[in-house]
Amino acid sequence: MPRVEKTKPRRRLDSAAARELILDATEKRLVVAGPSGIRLQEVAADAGVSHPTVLHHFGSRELLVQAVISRSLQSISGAIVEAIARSQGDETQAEAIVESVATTFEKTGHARVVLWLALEGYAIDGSGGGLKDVVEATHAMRLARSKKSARPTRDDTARTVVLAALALVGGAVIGSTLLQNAGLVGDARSGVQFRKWLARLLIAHFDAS
Amino acid sequence: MPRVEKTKPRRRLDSAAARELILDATEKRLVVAGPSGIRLQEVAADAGVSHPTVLHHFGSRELLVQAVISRSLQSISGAIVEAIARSQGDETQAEAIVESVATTFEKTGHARVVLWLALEGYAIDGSGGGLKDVVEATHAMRLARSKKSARPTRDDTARTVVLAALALVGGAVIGSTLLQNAGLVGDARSGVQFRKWLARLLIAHFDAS
DNA sequence: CAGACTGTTGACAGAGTTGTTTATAACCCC
DNA sequence: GGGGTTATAAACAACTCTGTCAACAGTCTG
Repeated sequence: MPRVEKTKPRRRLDSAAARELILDATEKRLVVAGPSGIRLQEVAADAGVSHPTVLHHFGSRELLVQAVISRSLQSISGAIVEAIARSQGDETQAEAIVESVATTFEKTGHARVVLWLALEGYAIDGSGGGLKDVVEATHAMRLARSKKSARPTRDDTARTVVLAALALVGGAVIGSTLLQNAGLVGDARSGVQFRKWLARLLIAHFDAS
Repeated sequence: MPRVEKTKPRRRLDSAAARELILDATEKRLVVAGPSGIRLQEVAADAGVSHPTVLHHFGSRELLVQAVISRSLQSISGAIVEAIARSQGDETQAEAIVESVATTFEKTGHARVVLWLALEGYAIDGSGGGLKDVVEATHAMRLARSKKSARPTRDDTARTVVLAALALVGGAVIGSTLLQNAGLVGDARSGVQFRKWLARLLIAHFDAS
């Protein structure tokens, strides 16, 4: 019986498509395990390639990590800016904005990414104005709505935005734990209620100034 | 020339002392690198022992991690409860409480630990009531101070405590990054100002109900 | 079709990590 | 002091991970 030489079929992608496949798989891993939890073999298996292929396209593990972090941060920036833009000028939609950002965080796991990067010491460059744009938009909205006598400072608005960001980013990671720990239920609905409450608190702060 | 047998001096600690030395070294590593970043050899070197000694006392790497996590969580719980107790009954000391907890987080790195545990999927049992005690104390304080007409719910107090916790825990890790990103300076003083502002916001919320 | 270019992969090397084995040294009790 | 107990560590084993190398296989151009 003559030996049948197995011809192993190989798919061949162009560089850009292969890189994207690999980056997608890497980002999945980044969300659940953080930068230090990224393994070349695991990423490669998930992307359907061998691990030397990953190294061929990205040079080294560290360069791959840098690439996926860079892409994720851009994605985060974009999502937030979009959420703000969708309800531009309507201050009463604070609840909607907060919920929208929270939902995006939930779906993409990007809040986890932000915290993981911070914990592991990676620089977080929002690739653009970052929160500054959010602060500007919020402050303009606020000035338009406030009474003449009141004179909210930009710093006050900035701190409010930072507080909202902390609540949303932190909430995405330890929100349910904290709510449960504080005697509230801690399920998904409880999170929604908390965010509604938060939005009203922020608006009340704006109105009280 | 007769061979001089080197007698290597060995210090010998009792089990409890050795465990504590090792746990201290492990906690240092836990704060900066998270549970998955703990390395037996590194911990052993820092504690001044060999890595089999660590295994002798704790059985396995995972049991060591469990032990240090358990100890850290107890310590966190204790620190917060203590900060609350120190200013019991005086609502106007909200600034002091917030700053005290923030300072403790800064010194011990325990806020980092909490987030890291959450990210890596470890259960966070406050070893006791957790935030529930804080909520109870805060709510009692609040009821005593509020007008009769106002009827703040316990849930509202709980959410306020959760918000403060999110701001403090998150702030310890990404606070300066966010402040800087929002157009504020982002140095240590800016953090203090933010927490003062936060304390006033929380009090204002209580007074407005 | 010939040949260059490049994406792809199996096999291997080297470093690092956890855990085991075995011998030694300190301490305690009789 | 003798003997048992236990803390300690050197040496080793097994495994995992990153990175290299050489060979293979699509794709495109002449």
